[in-house]
This record gives sequence, C-alpha cells and structure tokens, in this order.
Amino acid sequence: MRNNTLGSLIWLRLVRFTNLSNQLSNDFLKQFNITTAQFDVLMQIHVYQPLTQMELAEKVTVTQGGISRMVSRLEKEGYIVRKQDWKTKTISLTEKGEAILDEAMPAQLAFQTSFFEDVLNEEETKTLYRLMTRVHKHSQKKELPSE
Amino acid sequence: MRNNTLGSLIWLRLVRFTNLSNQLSNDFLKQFNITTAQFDVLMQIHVYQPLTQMELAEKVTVTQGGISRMVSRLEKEGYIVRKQDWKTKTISLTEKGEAILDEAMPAQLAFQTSFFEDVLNEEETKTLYRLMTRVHKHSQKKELPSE
DNA sequence: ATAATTAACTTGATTAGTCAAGTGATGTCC
DNA sequence: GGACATCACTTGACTAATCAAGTTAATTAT
Repeated sequence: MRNNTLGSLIWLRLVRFTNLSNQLSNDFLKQFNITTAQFDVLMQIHVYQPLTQMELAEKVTVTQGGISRMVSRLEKEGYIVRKQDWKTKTISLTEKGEAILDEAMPAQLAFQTSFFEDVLNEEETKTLYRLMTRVHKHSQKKELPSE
Repeated sequence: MRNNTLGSLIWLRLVRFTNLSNQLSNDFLKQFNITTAQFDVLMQIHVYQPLTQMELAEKVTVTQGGISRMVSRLEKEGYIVRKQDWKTKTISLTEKGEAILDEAMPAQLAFQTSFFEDVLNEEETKTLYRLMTRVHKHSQKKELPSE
C-alpha cells in the first residue's frame, strides 16, 4: 500500500514546520513573558480594535469557546479590557498591552522573517507567498458554509 | 509602526492554513473515530515499527511527555501495544491499529492531496514542495543542538 | 407586557501539548 | 557490592484548543 502522495508530503512539511516554528517562537517570546498564541491575538486586537469576541475568533480561526478562554487569560494578565459600549461588548488593548506589543512586535517580525530570508531569495519568497495564499484561500472555501 | 513583512505574512498564512486544515481533517476523520494527531502517530508507527517512544517523539516533533500521554491514549483504545523486547520497550500496532489505518489511510491521503491539487498545477505543486522542504530543513537547524 | 427566539458568551469534559521534577531499571566506577 | 549516574519514561501543573450544553441579555412576536 502506498503511504504518501506529493500532496500528503507537502501537508506533512507544513504541519511539521508550523509545529516546530511555533515551539521556537514560544521560546523566543519567553523574554516578553508571552506565548505565540497570545502574541497573535494581541496583534489582531491591535490592528482591529475595538472589536467583539466573535470577530476576534474569526480572525484567528478559533472557536467561540477558545477565544472566550484566551480573552479571559489576557484580561487577567491585564493586557486587554472588555467594555460595554452601549449594547455591544468590545475588546481593546490596555496601556500594558500596547506596551508589550511595542516591544515584542519588531522582534517577532524579524524572528518570523528569518525563517524564510535565510534560505529563499526574493523571487522564491514571493512565489511561496503567492502559492500559500492560493492554497489557504481555497481551504477556506472547503469550510461547510455555516447556514 | 509597520506591522508586517513578507516573511510574517507567509508565516501567518502557514499558521492559519495548518490550523484550518487540521480542523477540517479532524472533522473528516471523525468517520473513523480518530483525530488527526492520532492518525499522524499511528502512521509513523506503521512505517517505522517497532520503535521506542523516544524515536516516535522525534518523528512527530513532540516532547517526551507529550508522546507518553498520546501513547497511553492509543494503548487504552487498543490501537497499539508496548512490549518489552528484552531490555528495550518497543511500540507496535495491534490488529485493530493496522485495520483502522488500512481503512483511513487512502481516504486521508486523498483528503490531504485535495488541498493542493484542486488549486495548483503539477509544476506549482512541485515548487511548493521544494520550497517548503528547504524552509523546514532550515528551521530544524535553528533548534538549539541539545548537548 | 409577557413569552419565544436568537445572538454572544461561558463553562465542563476531553484531547493535545509544554516544562520540569520524579521514578525505576540498567550500567559503571571504586 | 554499594553508591552513583544515566536513560527511558511518567506525572503534575499549566496553556490552548475542541464540542456541546448552559447562561444571559436583547429582539421580536403575540
């Protein structure tokens, strides 16, 4: 029995790479006392604030329940606040949240970039971005349209 | 403040795609009563059995502790056995484990492949594989050589 | 106004993982 | 042969997520 196809090999590479780079990133972000998942969420809030929990969940591809817990943790740590803006509850960063992002963002961007710029040239990097964008967008269409 | 680079955009695409495809895969594998992580581990055991827990951990990029828990779950479900082959404890699939793989493997391979073949041509698929292989291998060098 | 519906969010049980400290058998040194 | 070291594995405390059931509050319908 065949136990792979080109597609399955790509899938495995993607999964293993994402896994590994996530671990390395967690390690890297330890200096800021923050995890990769937390950085990701804070970053989305930074860009789109103020926003609701639902919107945030969608941005980071996590369920309602998942975002509820994550937001609680971040609130407990004092990075974000939830406030009731007449009828809609919205999330935004606190001073502390903005401050940690100010510090961590340039470092984290450089860190993420280093996974590619050391091995691919400009042309190849663009190609990878183009291909992954198409693959990602296609996978979003596979989601059962939640009616 | 700039909040992205080409590298960080690729990284985000990879993370989001991996996340989403993992969720879709979990959904897909529900018909076999198994998760994506479990399929991955069973697959590695199938290919490399008999092997030790350490070896398995390395194959799936998980820590000792993580693999210990995963292996316990799979043993409880009756998919694998741990036996003491004079001095070394090794893991292999049971009948039940082999059976579930027989059933699930072709389906799962087709499923994984569908993420790419619907949207990339032969040439592009090969390019994506080549680029991701290089990126992945490079990231493995970043791991602190555990001395 | 009261009841029913819906939307946004929370929570309990579970899977999956991390790290770091602990256990247990084997091997080695004196 | 007893102390020590080492290797493979386990376990407790935690982060992070899922699903599904439950809660809460606003909107609509009678």
